[in-house]
Amino acid sequence: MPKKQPNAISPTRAENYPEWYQQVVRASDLAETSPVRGCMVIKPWGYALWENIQRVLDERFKETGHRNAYFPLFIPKSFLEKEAEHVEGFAKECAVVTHHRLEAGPDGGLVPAGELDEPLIVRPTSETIIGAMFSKWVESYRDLPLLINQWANVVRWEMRTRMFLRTTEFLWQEGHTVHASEDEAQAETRQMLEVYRDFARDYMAMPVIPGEKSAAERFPGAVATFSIEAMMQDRKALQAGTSHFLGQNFAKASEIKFLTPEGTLQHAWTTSWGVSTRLLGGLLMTHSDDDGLVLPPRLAPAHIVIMPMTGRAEDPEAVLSYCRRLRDDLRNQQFDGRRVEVELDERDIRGGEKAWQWIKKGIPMRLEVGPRDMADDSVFLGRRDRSPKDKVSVKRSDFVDTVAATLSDIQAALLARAEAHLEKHTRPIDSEVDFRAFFTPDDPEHPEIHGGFALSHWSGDPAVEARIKQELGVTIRCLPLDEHAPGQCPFTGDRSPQRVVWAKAY
RNA sequence: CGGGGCGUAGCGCAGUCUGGUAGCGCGCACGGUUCGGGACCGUGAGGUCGGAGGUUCAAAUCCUCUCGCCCCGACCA
Repeated sequence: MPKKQPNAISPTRAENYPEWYQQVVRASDLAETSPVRGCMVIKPWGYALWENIQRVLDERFKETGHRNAYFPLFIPKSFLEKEAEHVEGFAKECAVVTHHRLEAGPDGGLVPAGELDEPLIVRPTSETIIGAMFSKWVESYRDLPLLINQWANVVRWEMRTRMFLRTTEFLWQEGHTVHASEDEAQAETRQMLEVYRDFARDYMAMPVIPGEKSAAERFPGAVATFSIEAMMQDRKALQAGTSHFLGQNFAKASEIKFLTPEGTLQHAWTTSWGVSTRLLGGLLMTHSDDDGLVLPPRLAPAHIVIMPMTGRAEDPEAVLSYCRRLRDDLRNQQFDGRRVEVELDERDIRGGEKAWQWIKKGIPMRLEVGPRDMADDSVFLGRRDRSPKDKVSVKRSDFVDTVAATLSDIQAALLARAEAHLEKHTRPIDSEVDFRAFFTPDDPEHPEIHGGFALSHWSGDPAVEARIKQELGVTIRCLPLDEHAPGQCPFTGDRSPQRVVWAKAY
């Protein structure tokens, strides 16, 4: 390993984006691969990040009237078969439990015994099992709306997996609601999409485009699927959250019926919506740089690390106690409604090595505190949204007084940078020639980062969508909610109701 | 399932073609010198070479079978 690298992560984003991603996951200590195919281990730093996401979203769900519950991991196969499109959509990626016991086999190993009468599916999503329960819980219009959320793990047996972005098992929340009217269910679907949009922007500092999915990208069994789409630094789209209007499809499949005030028996209207640990992958690819992870302060597991510089100090203990008092004073400050979280890193390793570890982990602020600073009653501050070399001396009292403001400033800077990136690489395109050029790299052998979001008209013809996907690997990410101007489809010349977002996607 | 590649120390790899005592870098432990930007020197611990069978005086290396993983494709709300 060279003595000095220009940056902490190799390769850089420009050199090899997918490999850079893997290296950041590793260097930041968020997660690592496990002995189980396609499944990852989320390490404490990554899990703390997920816990912060959970905490904030859970508050939003409760504010909007939802309550948490928990449903079984296993779903009887027959349940999944109830909704035709749903089966079609998920069957190929289901893990199936067929036995309930192991016995010693002829070769000394264990072999499955005790075959189940009916196989159990490990939930890929819970519409059917939750629907079965909801059918018992809903009898009258007085039972509605029913607003439930669960935090859980799900399993989807994907062919190819990528840390956080597509793993066999992942953590998520799934909201499931039942309503007495179509309008109310539609409103719920849109409300939760808004919750996700606001969360992504205000907490993750990740700007997103909310919109409806085309029929080809719709959730199996849904009447309408909405999503928030974010642009990663390689300009590919990441679907960061979905909200589905299920119409009466699942209510009919699960017999969720209620008596109206007029005494008639009606099928209810349902919704479901979710975000997953995929958000961590989105967070990483939105902000991180060639030195590793960059965390927005509102979600960072810790805001500040204090690194005592005791190496050449005449009185190391004095430096340490100065640092401990600083830590305590900082912890008495509030940021974003919670205590400022401080790590005091007293490990006996070299300062440079220590600093780089924290840079790679993405902590928003680093404080180096040694005898010089102590004598001057100041701290030496580095911010993760700036260059590792860009460090300044700040009076201790000023730093403590303004720590919350500084964290807000970092949060805002990250959002501004991400918004600028999204804006820069989103453009209206009105001809097929321009469209193809936009999505074609200069060097096809070693494609450079190119393209982005193309805002083009589309008549609604699924054949066009399929052809473009086939030819360019580009798909319609969503029909943005704020696009209304009609125009002409650049592929067919047909009339188009609105511009849609085209992009290569994760 | 089709095409390609790889399994050797915790991680990353060389050694395999041409059989002959198991190697390197990082990491780890200890000692010393260091320490405000990724330290250096020395010493040391750590390996059934994915597994089974075969050829041979001798197999990480050759042969047969097998297991697993990765990449490309198909697939993917």
